[in-house]
Amino acid sequence: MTIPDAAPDATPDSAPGAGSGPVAPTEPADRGMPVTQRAIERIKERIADGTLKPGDRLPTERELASDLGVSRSSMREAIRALTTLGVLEARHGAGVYVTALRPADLLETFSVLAEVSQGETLIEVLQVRRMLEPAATALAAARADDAQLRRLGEILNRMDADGGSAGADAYADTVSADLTFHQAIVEITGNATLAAINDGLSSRTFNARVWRGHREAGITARLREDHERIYRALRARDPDAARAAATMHVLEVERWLRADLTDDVG
Amino acid sequence: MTIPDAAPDATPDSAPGAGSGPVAPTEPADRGMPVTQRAIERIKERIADGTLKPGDRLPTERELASDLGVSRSSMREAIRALTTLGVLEARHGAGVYVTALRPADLLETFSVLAEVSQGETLIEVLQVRRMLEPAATALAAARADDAQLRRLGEILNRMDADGGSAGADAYADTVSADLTFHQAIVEITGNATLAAINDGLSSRTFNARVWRGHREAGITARLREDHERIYRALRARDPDAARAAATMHVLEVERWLRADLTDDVG
DNA sequence: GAGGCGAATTGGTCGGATCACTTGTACGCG
DNA sequence: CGCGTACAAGTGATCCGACCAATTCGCCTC
Repeated sequence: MTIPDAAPDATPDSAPGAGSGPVAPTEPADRGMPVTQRAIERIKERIADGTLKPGDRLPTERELASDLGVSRSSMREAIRALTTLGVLEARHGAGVYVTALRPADLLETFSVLAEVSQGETLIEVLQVRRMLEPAATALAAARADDAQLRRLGEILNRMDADGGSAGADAYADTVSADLTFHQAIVEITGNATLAAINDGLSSRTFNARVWRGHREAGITARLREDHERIYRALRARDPDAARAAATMHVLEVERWLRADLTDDVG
Repeated sequence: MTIPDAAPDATPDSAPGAGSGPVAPTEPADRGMPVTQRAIERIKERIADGTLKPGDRLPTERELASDLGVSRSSMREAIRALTTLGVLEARHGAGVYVTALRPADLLETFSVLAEVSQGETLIEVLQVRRMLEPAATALAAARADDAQLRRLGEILNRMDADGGSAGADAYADTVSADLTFHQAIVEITGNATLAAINDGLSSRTFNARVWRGHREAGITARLREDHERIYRALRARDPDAARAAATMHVLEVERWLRADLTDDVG
């Protein structure tokens, strides 16, 4: 280090064992890999092999940079990347920690799909939901307990209340309540991974775009009908009915979206 | 040397309108948001509202930093984050570009779930696959053309060939071929989003972990049977049979995984 | 006109300095 | 003694300026 100029011939890393510090030697697999990427891989390794466990605190950025033999700038980029992935969490002034590594943590990035996708991809997203939601709803019908059903009923009531008052806010509230309703159902399945994926596929942004321009009378009513049917099937603990009701609901949304896309494009 | 100390009292950003360059004014929504995060949001906005389209080239890092009023370091971290999300792509010496924004680009991050997850989450992942793969396989059965079926047959043959030679490499090859087989099926559905999600849920790492310790005789044979059944259903263009065969296959994998986890933990 | 050489462009890495937030500790007041 | 405040150390966040490395493109040569 110090004054890098002069004598570019004396390659400092010629011998792997000639390290002059706690710098980890470059492994063969790292050949040609950018420095920052290497740092990312190293941290992921430590997590995958159990050296770093959920909730653990990492060494300081300065230490990590020194350990891995990279500059602090590169180390910070690596941390930023892993933070974006939901693997690490940086707390200003406190340190960098490994997240709980729950599916919700790792799949938060999912929502960007709904944020930036357009046209055909939006329909594909709905096709996936058409596969997931019926199965999830059927599973929920078999597992729901009384408290969970009660909560669903309350959400439905709230949606009805909003439907009565016509206004700009009521629209946003309806979107929000619809989201909550479906999320609550998926949560009943007890599968956090499924819940996280479904969240990503049904983000607020996505729904807002699907429903833009579809506020004419009748939509709200039909929506409520769909939800009512799903709710009844869950109360009856009838998986088949629940599956069918969920399928119809997603199909309906897909129909609206297709109409919307046709209007926009052609 | 240098020491830029002096006069830390004169707050330079006292008045919002006193910008001395092309620096975009801080919007109300950015209050309290870290600088880098703000930069990330700005870029995402430009993509969401169409200012930046897939394939477009962004201004240089130095320009962007200047435009958004942040240092190049922070700008680079923002770009790193968006690169990690699969939204941007940096080419050394050439520039930063918006990716095609295809589902495969945006869902590449999905694989970290399979990389770092453990125990219960792995089972949850399989439960999701149990919802997706049957539906996908059924859809594929209805849509497959002759060329696609021929390709599937070739993959199956390759797996059979590997099964004959017992060796360490044959194991890796089988994992690889199994992956290819299922990916090929999902691709037949024509739904790129579905394919990307399934890829993430069935990553090489994941499969390798599921199968670790399950190499006893009979497994390979049973696997081949499963695949054979799925293949026959697809050839017969029988969605119901395809769905059932896929379901049984995933159930079988889930059974192995549960046994594996029980061995490890209890 | 084709091919190669070299400068300009642009992302990648580095090291240092400073700012801002958190945490733990010691001091002082009640 | 107990509690709260103030201070100080630790640590991430931001900024700056420089240099390295890959790419691009224009100019020159043949």
